Amino acid sequence: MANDKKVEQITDMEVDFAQWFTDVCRKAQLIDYSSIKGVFIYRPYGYAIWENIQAVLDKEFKKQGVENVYMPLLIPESLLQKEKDHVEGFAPECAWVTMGGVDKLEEKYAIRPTSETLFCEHFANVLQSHRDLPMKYNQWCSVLRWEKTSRPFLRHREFLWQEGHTIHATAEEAKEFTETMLGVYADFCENVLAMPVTRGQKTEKEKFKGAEATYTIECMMHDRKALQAGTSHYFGDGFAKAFEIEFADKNNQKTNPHETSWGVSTRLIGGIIMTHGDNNGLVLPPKIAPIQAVIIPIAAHKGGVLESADKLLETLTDAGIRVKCDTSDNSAGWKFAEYEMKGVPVRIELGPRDIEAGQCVLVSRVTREKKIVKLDNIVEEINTALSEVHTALFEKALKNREEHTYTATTFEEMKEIAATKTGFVKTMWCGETECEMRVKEEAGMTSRCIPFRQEHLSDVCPICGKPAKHMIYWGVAY
RNA sequence: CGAGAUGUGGCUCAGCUUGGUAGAGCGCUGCGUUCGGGACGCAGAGGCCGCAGGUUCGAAUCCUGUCAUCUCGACCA
Repeated sequence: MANDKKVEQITDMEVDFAQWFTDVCRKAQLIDYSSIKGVFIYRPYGYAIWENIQAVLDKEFKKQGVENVYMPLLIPESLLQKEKDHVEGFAPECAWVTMGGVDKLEEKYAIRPTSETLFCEHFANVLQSHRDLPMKYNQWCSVLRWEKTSRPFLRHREFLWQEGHTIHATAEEAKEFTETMLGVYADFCENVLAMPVTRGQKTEKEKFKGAEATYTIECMMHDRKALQAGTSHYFGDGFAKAFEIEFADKNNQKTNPHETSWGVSTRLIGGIIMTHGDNNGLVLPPKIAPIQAVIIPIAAHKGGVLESADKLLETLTDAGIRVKCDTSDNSAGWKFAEYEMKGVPVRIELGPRDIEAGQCVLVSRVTREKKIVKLDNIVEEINTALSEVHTALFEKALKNREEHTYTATTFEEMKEIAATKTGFVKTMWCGETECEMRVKEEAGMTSRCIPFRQEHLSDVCPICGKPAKHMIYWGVAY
């Protein structure tokens, strides 16, 4: 009974995972399509998730001494072109503003695909002395990239994100900060979103255009495909030189600072959906769920039920729990299914029998088991239930990742695994892009990252047989 | 950007082959009865048939183009 499918509108994930994902996005009212391809409408419930993500992350950034700023939407073509690798990476997918009113512009402006160039120009203008360093800036904004294919949350043309940009006096400090921010993302994913991450470095082939090093957190989705959930880049002084960012060091010598940038986007929401969701719909990690608990009054027409529900709503709200009471005249069963589809972590049923007994019924979105609890210590009960949901989600996701991470020591083995299974495949690697290309062509996998936590699997690269430099993760990515 | 599929009330779809007054179920609105896993009755509202051309006396239906969605590739957070 407890495992029966209750929401008929949603395609089973085993039948068609992509369709399941689209169904959840729409039926849970997270997103709607606009009239332009790849440009989506974040509906209130979907946007509320983003607001909660923002609230937590913003606080973490500020703990690291980061200040928020806002940069322009438009980038002059000449500015975008100052750093060679960067423009090669982004120019092909820029949208351009060419008209100002009815007049053609002298120079066209790109709608920002990312704002490194704007930050660099600004840093060059405001930086003078080593005493000004470090500068740690972040902006919450949207960016535009003219993607050829699009999917809700996973690949938008316009998407919401934050981009942090910092400059430091030394390479060491910048490198350290790059890693610090990756750690902030990793901890956020695991402790707030209940998504286990693999931390590591991107290969030369996969790194950000213009960066010296790109660090990443990689997550495994329920369908065992990989999702890059966040990146942190170390730029060295390449951008600083290209944009002539200089400061007077302690010896009054002109010096280029070292730079970082780091970002996460609304793609995280796609990750949440595909990591935790099930055939009844969305399952939201409690810490960012817009509604953490929903009260369903049973037989609301009977005396005292609505009053008791109101009182419970007040108690929980006062305790800082995001709670909603659904007093609509839909049937109780309808409401159960509705809030399960919307991924509300905990449901509270409150009917005449409960009120008489001074209790209510708690139902976890994960186990869907009913538990009778006393109303006296309801706040504690709800907080416990929420924390249990978080733990259960994390454990489930971790188990999925562990059960679908494979080890290979020969290229034949890699190809065999890739042909029969989906998941992470860890192997040794010589470090050559050529071998990466062969894996792509012959096994259909791309490198996900060189994990910080290295293991020694063998001495040689299974692709070319040359001495191995690192252990690396491969997978099929979103 | 290449290959394929699909666009008909809010949703799921029928109607198209063989051109002739736009349909169903769900949802929505009102009233009443219900209420511990998607309740029921009665009454009602709602459709430039994605968009633009063309063929025709007449187009949801045939033709061309275009836009969007989905799937698979290539590209990318």
